[in-house]
Formats: sequence, C-alpha cells, structure tokens
Amino acid sequence: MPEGHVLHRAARLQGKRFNGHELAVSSPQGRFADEARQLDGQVLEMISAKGKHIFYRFESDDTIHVHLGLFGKYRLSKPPFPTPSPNCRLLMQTDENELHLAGPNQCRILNGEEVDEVLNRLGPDPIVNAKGDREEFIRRVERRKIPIGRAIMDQNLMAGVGNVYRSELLFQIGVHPWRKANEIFPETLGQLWDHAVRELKAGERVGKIITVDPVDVDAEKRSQLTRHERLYAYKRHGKPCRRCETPIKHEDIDGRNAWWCPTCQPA
DNA sequence: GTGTCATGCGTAT
DNA sequence: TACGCCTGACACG
Repeated sequence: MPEGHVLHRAARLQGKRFNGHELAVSSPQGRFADEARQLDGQVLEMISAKGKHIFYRFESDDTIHVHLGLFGKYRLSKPPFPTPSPNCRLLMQTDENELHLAGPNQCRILNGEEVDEVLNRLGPDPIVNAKGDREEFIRRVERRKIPIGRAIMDQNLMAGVGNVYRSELLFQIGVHPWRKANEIFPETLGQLWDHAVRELKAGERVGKIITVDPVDVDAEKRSQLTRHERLYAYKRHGKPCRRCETPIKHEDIDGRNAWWCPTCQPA
C-alpha cells in the first residue's frame, strides 16, 4: 500500500529500531547480494523518506534507495525471526530486530550525489511541508494545461500522492479530476495542498487512509471502519455519495482509475 | 491451478 | 499509448 504516508511511517518506525545500530545485511533472493555484502557489518546512521522514496544512509555514506512500486512490502519482526521469503530482496538484522523487504520496484546503492539527484527530481512533499512548499506547489501546477487528476499524481509536482489520495483529495476540494489545472483558482490549489498535508500526515500517524470527516461518519465508529467506509470516492463507483447520495462515477485517467461524485465535483 | 487485479514508474514507440 | 518489471490476494472453476 505504498503512497507517501507509508514510506514516511516506515522511515519513522524502522528508524527507531535500526538508526545507530550495526546491521547484518543480506539478500536471500540474491538480487541485492553484492550490495548487501558491501554494507554488512556497517552502522546504519539514518533512515529518511521523501514522497514514495526511502533512504538508508550507512556510515560509509553509501545509501540504499528503495522504491516499493506497486508490490513492494516490508515486514518488521522481533526474535525468533520467521524464515525469510524466497523473494526477500533485502534483509537487515540486529539481535533485536529484523527488516524484511520483498518485491520492491527499486533497491540499489547510491552515493550522496546520486541521492540528491533523486530528491531534486521530486516536487514538494506535503508530509514534510517545509516553508514555501505550498507556494512552490501552486507555482508548479497553476500553468499546466493537464487535468488536475493527472497533475496531482505527477511526483515532480507534488511528491507522495497516489491513486487513493488522488480521488479522496479531489473529492474534498470539490474539483472534477478532468478539470484543467490552469483553470483552477490558485486559492483552490492552495486548499488542495492543505488537504494533502492534513490527510497524508494523518495517514502517516494512523497507518491507514481514513479521509471521511467525523461529520459524515459516527465518531465512535471511526476506529472500526471497514476499508470502504473510510473513504469518500476511491473504488465506490455506483455507491451513493456520502454527502449528496449521487452515485459515484469512475473513469480511466492514464491507465489508472479515478473516482468522483458528479454532483459534488461538477465538470 | 489459473487468471486477474492492485495504493507505481520507467522506457520504447 | 503500450508494455515490462516487481509480488500477493482473491475470485473462479
């Protein structure tokens, strides 16, 4: 489930267990074996994330760059450690903790310069929300003649939003996914940024994407919501909008489905 | 067992 | 726009 919140959460929780520790590094699957040997026995200094990318910086300054893609998954374990999957690309251990990575789109070693290149390719990250990021986001998007539903997924414009947050954020600001970015008021783009900050940060804290406002859902039930009760639009085609009852629609945008409410998000 | 789908992205055409 | 790549869950027969 790799949107930006997952990687920031992974960096935080994994960092607690591994930052400052000497690690045993291996690659049961073999595809990262040479690199693993190079890092084995080194101290891991810091784990950090930007957008959907995560970085493990070792004392030698070598850095593992991981991108989960659609399928990549982490598993954290305490002893006794389970048998690693045959597809385990990267295994990192201390006596107390184990990190198991399978199925990543990307897992490679970069030097400091190469890390900067990756970071510089990415647009502002709403979870980081550094000073000036909001303006930077508006500046990057406001003149683009592409649909906002495409722009919001472009990692050079905003880093970390994926297909679930796309539908949810556009529902929240009441904008149709096919609306051209350059036709949207800058104030509305600012609201889009603000919602992204709020939702992705919440997702990072909770470890789940829950966008429904307490106003629209019984507050007590909020923690026990099923997957589909947590969202307004994503994968809810044909179901009534939680605000106006209009059936949710969906359509393919660049090979990925987007969902919206035709009434709350007029064309 | 087989087929399909999925919260992604890079490259070729 | 099409395809390739990475894996696991689930529906179906």
